[in-house]
Amino acid sequence: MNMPTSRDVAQLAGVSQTTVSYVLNGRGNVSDATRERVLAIAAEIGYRPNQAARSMRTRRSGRIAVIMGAGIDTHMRLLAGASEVAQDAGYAAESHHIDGTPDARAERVLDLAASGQYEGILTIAPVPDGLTAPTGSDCVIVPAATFDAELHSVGPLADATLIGTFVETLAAAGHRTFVHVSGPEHYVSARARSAAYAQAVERLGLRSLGMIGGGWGAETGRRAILELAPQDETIAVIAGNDDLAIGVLRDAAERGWSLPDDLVVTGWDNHEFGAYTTPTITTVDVDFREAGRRAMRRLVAALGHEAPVPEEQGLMRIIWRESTGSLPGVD
Amino acid sequence: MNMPTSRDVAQLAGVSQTTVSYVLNGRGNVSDATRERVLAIAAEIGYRPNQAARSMRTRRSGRIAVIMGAGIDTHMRLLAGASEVAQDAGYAAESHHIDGTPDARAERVLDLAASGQYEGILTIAPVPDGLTAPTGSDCVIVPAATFDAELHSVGPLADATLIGTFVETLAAAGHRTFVHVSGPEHYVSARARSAAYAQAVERLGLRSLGMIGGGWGAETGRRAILELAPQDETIAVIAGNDDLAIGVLRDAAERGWSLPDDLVVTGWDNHEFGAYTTPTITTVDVDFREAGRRAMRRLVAALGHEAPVPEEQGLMRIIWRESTGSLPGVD
DNA sequence: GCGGGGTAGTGATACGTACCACGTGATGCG
DNA sequence: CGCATCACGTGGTACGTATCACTACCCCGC
Repeated sequence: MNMPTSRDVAQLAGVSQTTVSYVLNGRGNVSDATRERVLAIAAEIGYRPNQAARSMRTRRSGRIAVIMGAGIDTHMRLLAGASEVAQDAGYAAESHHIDGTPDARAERVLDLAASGQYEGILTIAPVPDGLTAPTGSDCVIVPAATFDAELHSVGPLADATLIGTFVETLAAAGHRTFVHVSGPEHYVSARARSAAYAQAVERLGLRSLGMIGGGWGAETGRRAILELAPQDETIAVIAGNDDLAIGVLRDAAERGWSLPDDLVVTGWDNHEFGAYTTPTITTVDVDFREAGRRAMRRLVAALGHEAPVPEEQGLMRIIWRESTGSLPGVD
Repeated sequence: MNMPTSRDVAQLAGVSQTTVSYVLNGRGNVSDATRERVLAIAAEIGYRPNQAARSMRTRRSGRIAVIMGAGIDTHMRLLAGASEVAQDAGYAAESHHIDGTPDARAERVLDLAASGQYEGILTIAPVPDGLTAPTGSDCVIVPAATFDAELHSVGPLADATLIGTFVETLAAAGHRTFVHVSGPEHYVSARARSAAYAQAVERLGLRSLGMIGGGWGAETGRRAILELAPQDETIAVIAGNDDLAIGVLRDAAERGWSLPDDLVVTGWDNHEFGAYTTPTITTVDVDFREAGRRAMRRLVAALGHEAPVPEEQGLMRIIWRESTGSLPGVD
C-alpha cells in the first residue's frame, strides 16, 4: 500500500504541496480557511508525514540512541521515562544494549556517534567520564548521571546524599561501627554512594570496617559479610542496593546474627521484594521513571541548544523498615 | 559537519555514484580492483550510508517498534535480546512504553502500525489476541508470546508446562492440596500458567483450593494467602511468579505457618532475590534474553517473508530450593 | 569480419519533504 | 492615480540513495 503524500493532500485540497507543508509546520502565511481545509483532508485520508523524507530534507535524523547495560532490570524504568520524553519532543529513542567493559562500551558509543545516524546519545549504562562525540560529528552525548569536578552530584541518579542521612540517623540512634558494601566502581552511582559513605563516616568520627563489595548482585553482599570478623557491637551495614542488602541478610542469618542487635542493614532502590522479606529492608525509593525523563530532557534541551533545565531534586525518599529496626517517625 | 556521501566516494575513486552503490550492496558487476578501491576510499573518509535517504529510495523504513508495558523490569532482558537481533538484521528497534489497559494499548499499537513509520511491531506487553495491522498497512505485528487455538504454547514465553511439572512432582512427594496464585488475566503468560495448573490438578485428581490473585505484585500474593482458611494438611502454593511467591512467604510467616510443613511454595522467573530469601524460593529460571531474541527472529523472518524458524524449546529449567523443601535430585 | 553474449560501468530518475525565491492580487497612502 | 507594502500562495529545487536502461568494450566461435 502506498501511503498518501503531502502532494495527495494538496491536490485534494486544491492547493500546492508547499502550502500543505506550511500548514503542517505552521510556518508560512496561510489563511485560516485554507489551513482548516488542508487539515481536514489530511485527517480524512490518513496522511502521515514520511519521516525518512523529512529527515533527508531537514538533515536531522530525529533519532536518539539510548545506551543500556545488560542485566540491570531497574533501567527498564529509566528507559520508559526517557523514551516518553523523547517521543513527546518528536524524537525516536532506540535502545542499544551493550555488554562488556566501560571502555568497550565507549568504543561502541563513539562509533554510534560517528555513524551520523543519531542526533544524540543518552548513556544509562556507565561510560568513561568526559566521553564526548568525535570531532566532526555533531552528535550530543549525555550521561544519565554526571558529576562535577568535586564529586558533587549534578545529575539526579548520582545524588547519594541520602547515604549520609542513613549514616547520620543510625549514628544518632547509637550505632558506632559501620561498613559499606559497594557496587561496581565503574558505576557513577556506586562511586557516589561510596563517597557519600566515606564522607559521612569521617565527618561524624565513626568507626568504619571498610568499603567492600564491587558488584551489584546479592552474592557480593553475602561474600562481604563472610569476610567480616564478629564485633562486640552492632554493625551497621550500608549496602549499595537492595540486592546487596538481601545477600547481607541471608549471610547474617546463616551466621546466626540477628537483627537489629548484631546487624542493621540499609539498601537502595526500593525493590518490591524488600517490603516482603523477613526482616523487611530499609531502603531508598527512587523514581527511576522520572529520573529517565529528566535525563532525556537534558539531552533534548542540548539538541535544541537550549539551556539545560535546572533539576529540582526530590526523586528519592528513605523508607525505614525492619532491617534497621525502623527508625525515624513512629513506625 | 557534512557527512561524506556516496558521490564523494565516487569522485575520489574515479567512478560513478552508481558503482559505489553497487559495491556497497554487492549487486551489479564490479571488478575486484574497483571494488577494493571504492571500499578503501569509503573507509578512509569515513563514509556511512545515510539511512534516511536509503529508506526513502527503498521505501523500507528499517524501523521496528517494540511495545513494552510499564513496570515489568524483567522485560528489560527481553528487550535486550530483541534489540540485539534487530540490529544484526539491519533494523532499528525503538521501544514504546505504553501504560493502561490492553485495549488502550491496542489502540496505540494500531496507530503505530497505521503511521507507516514501522515495518514491524513486536509486542512484549500483552495486547488482545489476534491483533493485526489495519488493512492498507503492511506493518507486521508479532506478539512475543502466542497461543494456538488449543492453548498449546507456540511461543517460548507462553510455555507453562513446567507448572505441570511442579504439580506432578509435589503430588509425587505426597502433596494433595493445591492452590494457584495467578498473575493478571490479560497476560498470555499468566493465562498459560493458570491453564497448566488447572489441567495438572484435574488430571492427577488433586484437591484445588482455587485460582486466586490477578496481579504480578507481592501484595497480591499476600492477600491471596490471607483469604485461605487453615488446612489440615500442607498447602502447595503454585505462584505465578517470584514476587507473588515472596508475598505468600511473608504472609505465611505472619500467620505463623512454617515451611515446608504447613506450606510449600513455587515461583517463576528466578529473580535473584529468590536465592537469598529465607527460605529460598523454588522457581523456574527463564532465559529472557534468548526469549527476546527468538521473538524478534520471528518478526524479522516475517518481514523477510521467510518461513518462521521453528523454535526448539529449552529456555526454562526448574530450580528446586528450600520453599518446597527442595525436591528432585539430592540437594 | 561479424554477430552473440557476457562484463564493467554510467546517466538519469524517483522517492517525499521543506523551503527559497518568486508571483499575484489587494490594500494603504500621499 | 501610482507606487510601496502586505497577505497568500506557487514553482522549482535539493537532500542521498538505489536501480532501470543503456553503452562501451572485450572475447569467442564460425
